[in-house]
Amino acid sequence: MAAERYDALKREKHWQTAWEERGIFRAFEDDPRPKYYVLEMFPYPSGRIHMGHVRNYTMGDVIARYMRAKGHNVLHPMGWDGFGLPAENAAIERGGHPAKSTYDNIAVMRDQLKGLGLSLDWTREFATCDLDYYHQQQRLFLDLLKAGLVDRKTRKVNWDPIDRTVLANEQVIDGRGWRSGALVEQREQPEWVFKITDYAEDLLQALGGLEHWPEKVRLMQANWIGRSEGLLVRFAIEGGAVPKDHDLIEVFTTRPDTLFGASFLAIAPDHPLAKAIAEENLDAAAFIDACHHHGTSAAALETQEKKGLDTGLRVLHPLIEGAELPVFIANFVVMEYGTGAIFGCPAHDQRDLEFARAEGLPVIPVVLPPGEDPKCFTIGEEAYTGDGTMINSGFLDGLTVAAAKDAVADHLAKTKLKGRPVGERHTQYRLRDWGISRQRYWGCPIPMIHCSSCGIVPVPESDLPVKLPGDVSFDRPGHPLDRHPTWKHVTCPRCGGAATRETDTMDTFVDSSWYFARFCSPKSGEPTDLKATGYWLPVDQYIGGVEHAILHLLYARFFTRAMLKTGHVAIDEPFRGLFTQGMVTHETYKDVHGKWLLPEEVTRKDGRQVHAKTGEPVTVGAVESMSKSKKNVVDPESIIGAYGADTARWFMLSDTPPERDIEWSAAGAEGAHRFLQRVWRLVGEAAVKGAALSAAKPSSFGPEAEALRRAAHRSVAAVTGAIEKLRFNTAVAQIYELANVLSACLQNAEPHVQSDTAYAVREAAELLVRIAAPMVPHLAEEAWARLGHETLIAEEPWPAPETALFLEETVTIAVQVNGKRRDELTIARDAAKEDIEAAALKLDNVVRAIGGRKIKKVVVVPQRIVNVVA
RNA sequence: GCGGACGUGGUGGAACUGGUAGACACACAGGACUUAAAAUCCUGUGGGGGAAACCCCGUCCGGGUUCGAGUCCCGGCGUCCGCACCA
Repeated sequence: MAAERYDALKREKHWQTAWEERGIFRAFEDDPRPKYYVLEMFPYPSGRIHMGHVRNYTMGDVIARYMRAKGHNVLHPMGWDGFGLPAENAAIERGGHPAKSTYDNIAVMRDQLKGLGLSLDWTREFATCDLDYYHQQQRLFLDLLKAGLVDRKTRKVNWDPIDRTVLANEQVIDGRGWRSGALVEQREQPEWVFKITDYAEDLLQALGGLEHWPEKVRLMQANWIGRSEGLLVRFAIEGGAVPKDHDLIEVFTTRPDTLFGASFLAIAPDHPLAKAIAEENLDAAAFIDACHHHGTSAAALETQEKKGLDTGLRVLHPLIEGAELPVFIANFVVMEYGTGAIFGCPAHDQRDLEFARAEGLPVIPVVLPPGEDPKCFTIGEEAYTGDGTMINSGFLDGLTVAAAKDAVADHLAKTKLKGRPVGERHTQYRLRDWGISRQRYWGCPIPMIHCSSCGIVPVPESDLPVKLPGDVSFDRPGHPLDRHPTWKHVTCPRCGGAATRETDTMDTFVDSSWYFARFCSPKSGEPTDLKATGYWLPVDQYIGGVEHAILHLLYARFFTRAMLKTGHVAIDEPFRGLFTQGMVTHETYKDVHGKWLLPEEVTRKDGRQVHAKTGEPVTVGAVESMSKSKKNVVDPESIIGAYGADTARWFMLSDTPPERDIEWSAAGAEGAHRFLQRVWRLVGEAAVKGAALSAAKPSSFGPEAEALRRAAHRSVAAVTGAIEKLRFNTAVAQIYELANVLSACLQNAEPHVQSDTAYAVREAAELLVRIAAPMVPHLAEEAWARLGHETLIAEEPWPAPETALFLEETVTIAVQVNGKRRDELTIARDAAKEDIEAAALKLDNVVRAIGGRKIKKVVVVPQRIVNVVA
């Protein structure tokens, strides 16, 4: 049979046009079907799509197409995370304007995505850098401001004195600016923050309700929020030269039970008290300065020795009459957590112990581990952090750790210091407020105005949008908005006097914190349309990289709550279902000179990898995530150009579970393509050998036809279940199996025979095409047409398996002797236990294995197994 | 250090709530078709023994529960991920 090859390149374009002309992926709210919102994390317009996008968007598309076939009204939109640093850096390095490069990139990537045949509603497309989008975002900002969710806080930032700009942490390399190489200074700078900490408890608690999120992500978020319960303790400063306005030190502790073992207090170098001391005390000033100059990288902190400076101040021990504790400034105490001050109990905290040993401070054990003798228990190099019984602790002696915590809290709550309780129960969170200020041009301007007489005032809503000026230059250091000749100069909306605009723009995480809501009504004159969001939200299935497990998802959860509070949505959790897919990896290659090589520069010769041009040997390195620096990248466009989009899609879904990293290989891509060609041939054969489209279903089927039908319907059921669970790799395997069965059947079939087999062949081919359609939609359309249909498969309902076929009359079960499989038995599926047992014991292999021993017991699990214990 | 996940052939991976381990694919080998190649199709493929029937071993290692463990429990080892002087 002259089977022509399927010309993916030509036909894919054709079907994409057909879908577009029919507008079948457009979503409308007035639809009686149940809604389903599938969303993949939208891309940053970097210029070209990469394999990670292909994987992400293919998965989302399978779900979208499947749910559509299942009778849902599906919303599947796409847009662009348009603002951000790379576009601005490109403008600085190569000239041009971020807006131009961004929109150029979007145009290219839109075409590339369209080439993948994704079932997207492109009429809803927008970019976050569109004036309309950031206009609405400025309105949201003002509403959040009114609702008390915006604050101004002083933050330490990385300041590059040469580029005169603030650097992100990842732009600081070894303490120097990534571009200028200048030593980065820590600067305190007022910044705009969103008060995410107001929702710390809610964001933590609500994680429990996110059943369709990966446990891993919920855990990461919980750890990030970092709730811990403890006690706030106020120590009165008594001895030493006490600076003005500092007569007590507040400390947060989770171990109030160890208070009797305290031997010092330590405050952070950035603690206000430390600063006050430094003004008088040169040693303290020098010490603090040294702390600032020590690297803040994780590695530097890791190896840093615990050092402190005795301030000479003394505080009163709140529980021991007359006892005093020295106050140190210590390098291991951070200002960012708790109160920036601790009390040190060396016996039961490793850090405190190391510090105490270095400073020669007493180490008094107060918790006795179970089974230890209080008379000889001492602390060596390791602090004891476990549970036990209180000792050396006055009224706490004999209590458990938990009881002692309560006893101290109760006691100190009643003790007063300057009219306030000495101890207060307190819940501390690691989560900090979300700083959204960026000293950058290419972002959403923060709509505020600084007036010398009125202070900071919001831009009136009627004056919005605050539009980014187009005429800016990037050829000089500094902030383009700040040095623009006219842009920032305005009149104060309150007093009419001269004032200046806020030149900070918003963190791009703000842009991505509500885009999913904007997709519901992308053209609305309001940020959101309550009717539209009420219909579509929450997102039923959100898919993206695990690298966004914490920040993006936490910010979006917060922002949704903020939008609820300000009346812009009616829900608090934006994403009902979340799936985090793995990365795309590839082997790495180096040539004889140790230079990285692109996969396309490497070829196989005599079973070895060699350089395609020179023939020189190539070193094959580790399989790693695709990255430009290691050159182990494959451009999706080259794959689509060579094999078509369906091949790339099929590969991405095959073999590897979607949450794991997938290794791209040329051989695998060829394999995927071969299979699609095979499906095309099978369908061609089935169109000839199978029954006519109009053929009636025979009233009965012979064994061969019955077996094919059973296999086909089993595959339908299995693929349905697999897609529902997002286990695309097993869905693919099921489709392979059905193709194998159909293929074997076609070998024996005669052309144009109107028989039960012919009917089963057509049915199996059609089912094969229909269940493969969400994954390889173009090929499926082509095959559907080849089978004589005039409809679009994209508009066909999902097939329902005939489950009655699964109930075979006989079943085959394994027969074990002493737990080892010895034979198998085919028997009526409803056979009685006794009959199964009798039949099993007659099997030759079973008799031999028993070897004349006495049968102690026979376990019979009908339809599953027989185990003879002898 | 804390928290979590994982460990199955040469490779990616299947195996639902404990019930025939290795589905399906990749790779490899042999064969058919062909003047030849490509493409396609067929066969084989965890290790060992055997002509075969079949037997022994086998899911990181060591124990345990059970008629039966890749799956459950305890103890190790290894790999990966997240967080980290968090008081």
